[in-house]
Amino acid sequence: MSASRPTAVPASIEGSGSLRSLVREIPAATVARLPVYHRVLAALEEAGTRTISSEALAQSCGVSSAKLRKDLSHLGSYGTRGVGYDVPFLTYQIARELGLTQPWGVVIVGAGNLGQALVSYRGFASRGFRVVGLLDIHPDVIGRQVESADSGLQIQTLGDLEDLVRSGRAHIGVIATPADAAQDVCDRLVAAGLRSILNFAPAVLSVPEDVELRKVDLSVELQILAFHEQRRADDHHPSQDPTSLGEAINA
Amino acid sequence: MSASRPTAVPASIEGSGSLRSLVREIPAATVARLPVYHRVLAALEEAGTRTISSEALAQSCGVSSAKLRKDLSHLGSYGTRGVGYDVPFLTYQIARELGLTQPWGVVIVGAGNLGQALVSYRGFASRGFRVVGLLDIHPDVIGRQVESADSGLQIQTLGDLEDLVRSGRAHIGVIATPADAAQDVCDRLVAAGLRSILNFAPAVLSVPEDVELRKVDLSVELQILAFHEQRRADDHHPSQDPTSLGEAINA
DNA sequence: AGGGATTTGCGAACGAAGTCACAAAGTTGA
DNA sequence: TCAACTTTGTGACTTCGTTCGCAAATCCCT
Repeated sequence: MSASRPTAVPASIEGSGSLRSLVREIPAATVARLPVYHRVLAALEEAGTRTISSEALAQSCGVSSAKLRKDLSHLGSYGTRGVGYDVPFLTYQIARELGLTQPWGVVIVGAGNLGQALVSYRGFASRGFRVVGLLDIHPDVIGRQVESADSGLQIQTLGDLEDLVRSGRAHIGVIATPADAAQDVCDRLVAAGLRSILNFAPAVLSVPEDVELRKVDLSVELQILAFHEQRRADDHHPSQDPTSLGEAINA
Repeated sequence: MSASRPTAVPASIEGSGSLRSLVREIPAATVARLPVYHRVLAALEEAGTRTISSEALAQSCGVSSAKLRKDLSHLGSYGTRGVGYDVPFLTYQIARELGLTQPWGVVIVGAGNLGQALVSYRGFASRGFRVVGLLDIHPDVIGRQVESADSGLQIQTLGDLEDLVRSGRAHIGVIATPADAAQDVCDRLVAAGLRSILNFAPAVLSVPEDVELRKVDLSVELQILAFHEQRRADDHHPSQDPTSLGEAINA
């Protein structure tokens, strides 16, 4: 494990000067799985496991071992043939890649049921995330104290957003408002300077292309489940309902 | 669209007799977008829009028009060339495909902050989903009343699960417990007969292959955002930190 | 009725992600 | 030291998903 990197690395080593040009691009699908690998590895490390094979780790992560190895190969050659991966070392490498070696401040907008549940969510603070603000516009909730995972937290006005971002305390914005307020809030988060946003509102949001927007949509997930649940029902009790039969045939 | 289907379709047309063999398979990626299309269309219908082009609808849904048209083409030829799509008709077709024309009962396990927030979540009940049970094992919360989106709801014991499923009231299970309880709860949901499960716990769960398991993982989403946030930081202030530089080069 | 303007449906080309399978690199034990 | 065994890293292939581009269908205007 020294000069053995035949991987596709951009030609110039000191070329454009930026580290980015040197660091290989990691496929989005891989990035989405790294957090799971990290979580499982951290638990293994906690339990005192020193070494693990791709096969065993893959099992614990619910993926195939080939996929796991290919994913890890995008980060570098961190395994040892015939042995497997060093658990603490790999855990650290993934943490570093994900940016978990430094703490990130999260500001949550919307102090309704969801917003408050998020604040008190364990595992939020667990991996280096800290809620640095819970904002709302509703005047009569401003100032109310909310139980946080670490300390407590007081609901602030949305006007405090700019300060949180400019002072470098907030890095990630979370939208936990009703759908109709989501785009406005999103625009304010972007205007305040945030470039990473997580949206819980059931709304399609648009952002400038340099902003990373992700969404968590409960009702979408339920509807996907409903789709499969219905298909199962159709399979087991094929409906003779003329509507669906007719439409399925002629269309 | 009658004999013009070069797609991979099981050989037998009247083969197994099931409608399923006739109904085209819908790609998973398409299914995942249908709920968004449906939501936007429902809003358009509400607003009185009669007809819409793929271009305009795609814009509102945040996808490309080509993707939208291909997605819709998997359901059938529901558009009119030179005109666009009939909003109420298309809304209904998607609703039917997703199984939203019938109500689905949802049972939530775990009455902590998240579980309770889910119960009172608007938009839960909005698209034909109804929370029919909120279960927990913790003895001192059993019986407590919780504000629901529609009526109220009393926290029940996990033991009431089997009854909810067998009586046909519950179709979808939601896991809102801490990570360490998730697999046990999941096993009980499956044993009780549920085949559609949504997991909010930060844990990798394993289920029989005929069970549809989906997950919503807040900390994974945050970590993906952190990854991008960090890359941005690297790009703008290329670190000369010997640690990361050294590891990036030799590994 | 006919020509020009729209807009769908979809084949074909492309690209991203996942799987397979095996050489290379390492370990272990005699 | 060497042979048998283990396990990674990765090229080749397959599958899935997206984009492109255009013929076919429909509308609208004259």
